[in-house]
Amino acid sequence: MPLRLFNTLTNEKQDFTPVRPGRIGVYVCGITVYDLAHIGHARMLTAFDAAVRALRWMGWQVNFVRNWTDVDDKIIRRAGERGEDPQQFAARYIDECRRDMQALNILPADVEPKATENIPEMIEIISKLIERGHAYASAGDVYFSVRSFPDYGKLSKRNLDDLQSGARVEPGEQKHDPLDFALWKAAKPGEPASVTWQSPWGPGRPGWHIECSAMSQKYLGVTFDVHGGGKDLVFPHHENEIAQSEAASGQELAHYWLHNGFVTLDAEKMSKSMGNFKTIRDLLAHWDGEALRAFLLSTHYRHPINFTESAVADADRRVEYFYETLAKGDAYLTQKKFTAGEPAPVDEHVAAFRDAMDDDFNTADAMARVERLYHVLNASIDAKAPPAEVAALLHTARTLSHVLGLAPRAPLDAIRERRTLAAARKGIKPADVEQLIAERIAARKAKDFKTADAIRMKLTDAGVELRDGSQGTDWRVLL
RNA sequence: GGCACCGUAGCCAAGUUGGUAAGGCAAGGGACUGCAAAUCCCUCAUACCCCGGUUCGAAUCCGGGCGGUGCCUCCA
Repeated sequence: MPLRLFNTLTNEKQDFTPVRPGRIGVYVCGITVYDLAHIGHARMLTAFDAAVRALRWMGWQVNFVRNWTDVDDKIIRRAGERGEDPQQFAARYIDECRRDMQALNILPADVEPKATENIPEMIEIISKLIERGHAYASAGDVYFSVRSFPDYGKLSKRNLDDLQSGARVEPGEQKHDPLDFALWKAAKPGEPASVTWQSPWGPGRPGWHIECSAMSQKYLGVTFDVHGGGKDLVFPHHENEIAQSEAASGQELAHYWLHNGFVTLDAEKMSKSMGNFKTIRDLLAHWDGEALRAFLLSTHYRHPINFTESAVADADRRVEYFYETLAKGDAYLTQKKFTAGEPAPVDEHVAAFRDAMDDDFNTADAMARVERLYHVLNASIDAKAPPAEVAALLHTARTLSHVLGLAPRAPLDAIRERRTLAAARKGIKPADVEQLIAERIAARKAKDFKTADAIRMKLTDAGVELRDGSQGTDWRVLL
């Protein structure tokens, strides 16, 4: 089955045809760094991280660009409120965001350009737009002339007359037409020198949209394959990007436009004005990063996903199940002294997984198929299947999990770390648990099952679950 | 008002270039266990918001409703 992508431009799923055979250029609009990243950012990052991992695994040579927007009105204002330099302020939040990304197992992009490092490229495009009659300078600002670009609205399916009524002119703007948008903003009195650049139109800084046009062209070429971002960027950001880039070059900007849906809370979009947004950092205080990742992948990227405690708890159980099964498989092979090299993956499961990912990166379906593989693996171990067979299933399970960015850790380490963190969150002291387990083992040896069961009950009430096995008694923290 | 998206079992969620409803959680039964847990096996939607239409055949296409969400202003 060929790779198929749902394209916002055409509003349908299409077979993917690359600009250059075997290669895919992907540009994703990254984060404007003026605060800690929230779960909505996490979804965008996770969705495209999974997509890129899948493309590479399928054999495509991917060039993945994800930018940082580090100059913007909000950055300047927030930094000003704290008496901090905007550039340093932005840099700090990039670092914070990278910490969150690590917890979610998001790989770095091949190129992570910053807007502030690509100002000359932006000036070049703006100059070209002025030359071609698509833009005009006005009192130190430069605006894109929307009505000069006949295709305007093709991505967001809007026509200019509908937009006209909603368009606004901010105080101080010098637009010829309310629909026009800023390519370059003149420096205002009191703005720090670190966010002011010289230009043919005087000192100032870029408008929001032009950065992506400049950076995508610089790293991926005039026309590239896939452009992604959150659904809320369709209009006006991506519409404006298309207008600028295509008016300047006369070529199509990107062939496929992919947009991820929102994360909702109580079935409503998170927004700062409603005070119902959750930062990744907040959530990591309560949940394992991998559980959050699994939760975010459990719904197709294009659909809305509703954040609930029970949904994340479900995802956490899946992660636990993956690691438990991998650990069980490893133990089985060790016990059987199986030492052959890396086995071939099991085609049937690989094909099922690939079909799901080929279908517009259907991670929800892909996860279901991986989970089925884990069931088969578990069952084969329980049935004491030949080690070579178990090894092949185990290897396949690992490989496919890794494509989703799940189960990257050594299973026993992960299980221990997850338990330690879960215990800390619940205020459970491992030493106390171990002490009670020792007492219970003594009681069981003495056949004093009444005492043993009382200890089990006590621990259950404290949120600890016991597992008696041939190797002794292990424990887990209940969710 | 304009433009999009969504509505599948108690809950979450695949399936929408038509062909007879994945998976998970929960629930019930069983194996295993001193009892449990974990794991495995089995059961669990004559049915896909409603009403029409096209078709041999529709959750999937078309028309009309109803309900929900988003964008149209900075936003992943």
